[in-house]
Amino acid sequence: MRRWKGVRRRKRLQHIMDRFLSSSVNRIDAKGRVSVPAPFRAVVQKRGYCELYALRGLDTPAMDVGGLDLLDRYEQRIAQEDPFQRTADDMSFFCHGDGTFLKLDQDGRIVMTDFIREHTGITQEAAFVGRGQFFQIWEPGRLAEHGAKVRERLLKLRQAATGASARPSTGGDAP
Amino acid sequence: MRRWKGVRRRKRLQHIMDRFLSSSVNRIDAKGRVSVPAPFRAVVQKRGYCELYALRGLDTPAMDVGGLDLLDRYEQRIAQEDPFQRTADDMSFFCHGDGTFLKLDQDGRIVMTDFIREHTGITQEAAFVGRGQFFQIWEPGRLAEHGAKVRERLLKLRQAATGASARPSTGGDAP
DNA sequence: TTGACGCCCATAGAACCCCATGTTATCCCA
DNA sequence: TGGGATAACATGGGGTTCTATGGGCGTCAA
Repeated sequence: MRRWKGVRRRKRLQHIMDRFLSSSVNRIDAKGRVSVPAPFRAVVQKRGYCELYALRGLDTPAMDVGGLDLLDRYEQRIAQEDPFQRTADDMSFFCHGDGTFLKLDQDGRIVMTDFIREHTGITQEAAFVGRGQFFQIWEPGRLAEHGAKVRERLLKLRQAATGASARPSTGGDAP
Repeated sequence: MRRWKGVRRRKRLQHIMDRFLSSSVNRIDAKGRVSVPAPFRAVVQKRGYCELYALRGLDTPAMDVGGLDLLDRYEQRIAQEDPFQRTADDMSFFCHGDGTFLKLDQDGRIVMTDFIREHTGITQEAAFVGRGQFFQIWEPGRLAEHGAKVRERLLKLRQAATGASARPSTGGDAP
């Protein structure tokens, strides 16, 4: 891929291009580079991000990636705290110390630095997961693991709700 | 690195270079020198700091490094303490008496003095941690330890806030 | 002297730019 | 409607620049 071609096509698809959706796994090459999925790049471009801000997940071995507004939001949040209390310090330590900028090269790739690998466990492949306003980068195996847990939690939640409202079936098969 | 090359490149990236962000570990050589990470040097240059001021962290085994505005920040912090208590005086002594200037050599390195080593426990490697308006220097092991504690506190904070309403989001899952 | 510190140089590896290729998805026209 | 032309994509690699890091040599002061 070269130099953001395909704008014409994307124009037509804009209505579905303003959120990060779906997921895919890409290979990391010998130089440590990996392509950001084209649909994600389209969102990035549409939102006008020239740089990406990536943050180590607080309780997951994943990177949360978004635009600079993501960082702005954190900083605004910190500004609400008493700057000399520990909480403000903790928050800054987290969003500044555990955050980094990702630069997209001309081919739409980013480099998997040690900073990212250490936290995610990524080695050869990277899974990109759309999360609406942002997206995540996972080590594929850990993503699967995490996905299973999430499903389980949701299932339990639904079962609890179903039982409470005495409704036998919202339908296991029904979408 | 020699003589602040790469200015041309940095020009293009300036818009994202106004904060100290991310973290990395560098080796200390036989002469006690260690490279300040290039992105940090770019910020230093952009902010026009001709000299760096390093203070011992008040409650961490780390050095806080920044421009003179960092000193203002410390003084505000101290001003919050009751001047009749020992604390304020101790703090003042601590940061004024124990602060030091760091000189960047032509290659962008600083010297890890005993002054720094004593407070941080640094021996062979130094971890640089961006904190937005300033950055910190840690002994890598202690940094990891401290990072774990911070994450734990933030996680608790988030869990406390979750369910209440739209959360301020210190969280990994919902920026 | 000796050791701390300034200045300079050298180099391996990382990061970045540009181009190439195989594969798949899409489009257009017969 | 089928099949070839076309576009887009993920991936690979070459070459250049930048960075971290090691070391040499003078100066200045204890």
